[in-house]
Amino acid sequence: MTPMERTVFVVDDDPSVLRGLERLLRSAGYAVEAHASARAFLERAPADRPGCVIVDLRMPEIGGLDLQEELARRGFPLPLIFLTGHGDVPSSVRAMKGGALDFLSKPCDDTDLLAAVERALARDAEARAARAEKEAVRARFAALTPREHEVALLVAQGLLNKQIAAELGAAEKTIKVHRGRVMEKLGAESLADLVRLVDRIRDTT
Amino acid sequence: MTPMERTVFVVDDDPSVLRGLERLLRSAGYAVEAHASARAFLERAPADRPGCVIVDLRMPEIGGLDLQEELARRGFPLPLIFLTGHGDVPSSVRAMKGGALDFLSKPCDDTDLLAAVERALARDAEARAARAEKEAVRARFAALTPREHEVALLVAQGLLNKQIAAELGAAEKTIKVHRGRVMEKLGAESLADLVRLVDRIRDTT
DNA sequence: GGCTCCATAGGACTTTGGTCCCATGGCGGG
DNA sequence: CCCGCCATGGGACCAAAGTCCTATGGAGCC
Repeated sequence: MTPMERTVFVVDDDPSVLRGLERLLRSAGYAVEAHASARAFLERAPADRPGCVIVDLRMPEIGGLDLQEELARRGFPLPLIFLTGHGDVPSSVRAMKGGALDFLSKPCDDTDLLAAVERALARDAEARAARAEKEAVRARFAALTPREHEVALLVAQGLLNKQIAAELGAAEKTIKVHRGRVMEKLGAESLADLVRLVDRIRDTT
Repeated sequence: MTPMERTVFVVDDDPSVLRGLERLLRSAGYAVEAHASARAFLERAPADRPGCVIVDLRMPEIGGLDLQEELARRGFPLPLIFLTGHGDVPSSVRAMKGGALDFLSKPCDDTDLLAAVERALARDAEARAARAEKEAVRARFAALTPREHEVALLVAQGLLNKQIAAELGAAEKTIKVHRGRVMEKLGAESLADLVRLVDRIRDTT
């Protein structure tokens, strides 16, 4: 939530490009973390700092597209901006299909690059907010006991207490107790709230 | 809802390409509608038939990207597949950013094209189903009287009947009547149902 | 062996929600 | 001018949900 410094990760095997980008980005006020290879980047797992990644398409060993795939596999959330000297159409299409934010060709206008970075950071902030929100809901659900969890789901399905009782083989009274605790623990003030909370974790899980 | 025949619209200024594509697609079992220019395609507004569009990038007057923009402006929903002989990276990126489903280069493998068409049709079917669902909900809401509509929103916000009554300056009894009719007209069997229905129109509007 | 947490549940109410029947008054159309 | 729809609401209930207080029995923990 605190606006922890936004970091632009740069991955390029060409040292001069790397330094140039770093200089440009720093002078634009961003924190920069430069890596000379995808492997180096992957190893220093960028934890979960807010930011984005600028990645070269062609690199020895692990190329930009491979990196993109690997990051997707790991559930790594930062937006990717591809930057390449000899980009071809199929690569750019593959990158964009893979969710890349942009695909720029070197040499590229500093303004374009910085604009892309801003868009990427904005997208990251959005995605981050959405994730945080879902995580908060998830945390509240974690406070439920197994039974309460079951009851929460059935309540959100619109079942009556007596139906839930039948379903779970318990007395209606017991369901009322669980239900009351569910509302309390989830901080739901109304059934409408509960339904929305339940739906929100279901979408994510 | 009925699987009205899915149509592949082809827009290309090169007659031989146009004929070739038409033949290929027909032999693959698709209904095809070929147009020699973006303008021709736009004029015979393809109503709302299910399908997808294959469009050439470079065409005189209105190019593929222009067409994409115009279609977006009109809220035209079919997925676009770009097909081009001399595609460049910036164009492909722009197309993909604009929501294109794919961007293929001529000459391209028939298999690749047909696969892209299948994906496009699948995406269209999905989007179509989502739209139909939302439209159905919207239609049910249209059956509500103004007062019922207000009540529906407030109920979905989790307000008690008495709170709604205060809000609207009516007796609780009256709210109960409206509320009952709302549930009936919307076909909601429980408050949970109602909340979900209301949320669904709110997302769309 | 207490302690806490969980699940269970009864008793005794109160508050809400929902349903029937009935009634009034305005408004727009035939 | 009468009919239908809309909004309004009273009376009488019934059903469902929520709230206190109380209590039991098992599981896991220090």
